Amino acid sequence: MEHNLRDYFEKTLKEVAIDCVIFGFHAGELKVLLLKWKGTDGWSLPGGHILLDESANDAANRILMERTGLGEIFLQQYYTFGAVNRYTHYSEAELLEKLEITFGKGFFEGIIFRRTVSIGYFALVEFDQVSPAPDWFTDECRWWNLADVPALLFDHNEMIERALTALRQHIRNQPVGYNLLPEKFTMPELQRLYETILDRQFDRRNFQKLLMSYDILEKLDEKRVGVANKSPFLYRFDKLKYERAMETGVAFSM
Amino acid sequence: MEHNLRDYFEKTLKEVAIDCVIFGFHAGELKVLLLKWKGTDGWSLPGGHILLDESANDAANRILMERTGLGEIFLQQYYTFGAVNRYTHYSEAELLEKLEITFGKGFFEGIIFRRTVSIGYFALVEFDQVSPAPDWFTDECRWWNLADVPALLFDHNEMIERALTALRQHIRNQPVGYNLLPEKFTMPELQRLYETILDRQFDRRNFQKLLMSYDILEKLDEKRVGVANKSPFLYRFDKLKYERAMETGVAFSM
DNA sequence: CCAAAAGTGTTCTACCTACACCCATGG
DNA sequence: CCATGGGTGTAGGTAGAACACTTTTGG
Repeated sequence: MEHNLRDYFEKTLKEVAIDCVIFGFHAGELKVLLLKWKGTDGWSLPGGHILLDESANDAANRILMERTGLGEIFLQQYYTFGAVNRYTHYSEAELLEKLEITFGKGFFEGIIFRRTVSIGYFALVEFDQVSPAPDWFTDECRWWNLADVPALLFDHNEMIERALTALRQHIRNQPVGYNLLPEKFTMPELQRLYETILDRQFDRRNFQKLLMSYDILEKLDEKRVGVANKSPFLYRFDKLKYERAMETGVAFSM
Repeated sequence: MEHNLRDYFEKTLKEVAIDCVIFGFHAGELKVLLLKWKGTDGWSLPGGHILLDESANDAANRILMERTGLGEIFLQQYYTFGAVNRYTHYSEAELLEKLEITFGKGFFEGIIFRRTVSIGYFALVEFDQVSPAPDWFTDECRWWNLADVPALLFDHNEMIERALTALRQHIRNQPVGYNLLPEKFTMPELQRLYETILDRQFDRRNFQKLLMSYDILEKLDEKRVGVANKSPFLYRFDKLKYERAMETGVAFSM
C-alpha cells in the first residue's frame, strides 16, 4: 500500500473504488470490520482502488488481505454504487478539509478529485483468525456489531444494508459457515449463525435434519466441554463436499 | 448523444462504462438487442458512459431509452465486469485501427484510453414496442436470437451469459412477463416465455395453477382468434398487483 | 438438586407432481 | 372430418412445519 497519495493515484483507476463489507460472527453476533479515518471521527468500510494491472476481483482480495491478513476466503461482488453524490455524514469539502489538516497542506496537490463509482464486495471471515490492521490514513480498525454501526462516511451504511440483503439471498442457495465459524463447532452454534443472519428462529430438530441432509457436515466424536448443560457434539465441514455444495447449490427452506 | 468523441469523453466518466443486455421475446424465442460497429464486422451490446451529473442507474436508463425508445421499464444491475483485459474477438489495437479508418485520422486525438470497468444491466422489454436505433458509431441495431449471438466485441458474450443467469435467478423470486409480453396474451404464451427463459417444459395445468395463485393476472372475456385450434383466453397483468408481487416476491417452484 | 441447554422422532399438512379426456377452431 | 392445441380437476407423494420429553452438565 502506498503512503503517498499521488503515487497511489497514478497506479490506480481513479473513478472506480472497491469497498468490502467484511462479516464476522462472534458470541452470537454478526459483525462488520470498520476503519476510523485519521483526524476525523468518521468510520468507513475498508476499501481502495484497483491497480492498473489488476482485476476488480483481485483488488477486492488484496484489500481484504491487507485489512484482515486473510486470503482464499469467500468474497463476492454484490452491487456497484453509482450515485452522483455518495457523501453523507460529511460533505466532500468537509472531509477533504479535515484530511488536509491531519496530513498537511499539499496532501492533495496535483490530485484532481472526480466522482467515484464503487464496486461493493462482501466477505465472510472467521472472526478469531482476523487481526484487524488500519492502513496509512486510518488509525483504528475494529469489529462492530451490526446493530451498533454508527453513521458512516460516504454511502457505506447503504452498502452494509445491501450487503446484508445479498448475504441473506446467498444463504438461501449456498451453504454458509465454512468461512464464518471456527474449524469445529456445535450444531446450536451453526444454527445461531443462520438465525442471526436471517433474523429469525428455527426449530432445533428441523434445522439439524435439513443441514445434515446437505451432506457437508462431519459429526465428530468430541463434545464441547465446560458448558453448564449437556455437552453438545462438535461438527466440522467436509471441505470437498462443502465446495461441491457451493457449486451445485442447496435449498435452505425453513 | 454526442457526435464528437472528445466532447463526449469530457462530459463522462472515462473509466466506467455501462452495458445493457436488452431481452425481448418474440415468436417463442428469447432475443437480445445488438449493435454493429461502423467499419467493422463486430457486434456489441448497447452501452455508453455515465455523464458527470448522472447516476449509473440513470445512465443505464438513458442508454436503454436511446436504443429502444422505451422508458419506465424493468432494468436491473447484475454484475460489474472488471477484468484487466476485456477485449476478445479484436484486440484493443485492432479495434482502434479499424475505427480510425472509418472515422478518419485524428478521431482519437487528445483522448487517452484507459482501462474501463463496465457495469452490466439487463432489461426486459416488449418486443413490438421497440424501434431499434443505431447510434453515431454503429450502423445497425437489431434483435438476435439468443442461440445465434455471434462472437461479440469486448467481453460481451460473457455479459450475456451472466445476464441470463441473473434473469433465471430473478424469475424464481419475482414475476416476469409484464415488460416482455404485449398487453394481452394467452396462458400458453406466458408459459412459453417461462419455458424459454428457464429452458425446460412445464405441465400446462400446474403452470396455470401456480401463476394464477400469484393473483397478478386478470382473465379477460376475450379469446385469441385466428388460430387453428381451440381459441385460448386472453389475460392481462393487473399492474398494481404485479408491482406488489415484485416487492413482496413470489416463489416460482416447479 | 436445580437450571440451562442439547439430544432425539413422529405426525400432520400443504404444496408440488403426475396424469387424461374433451372441446373448439381452421383448414 | 381431421389435426392441432387449449381448457380443465384429482389423487398421491414428498418435503416442510409443528411439536415434548429426556439427558447431561456445572454450579
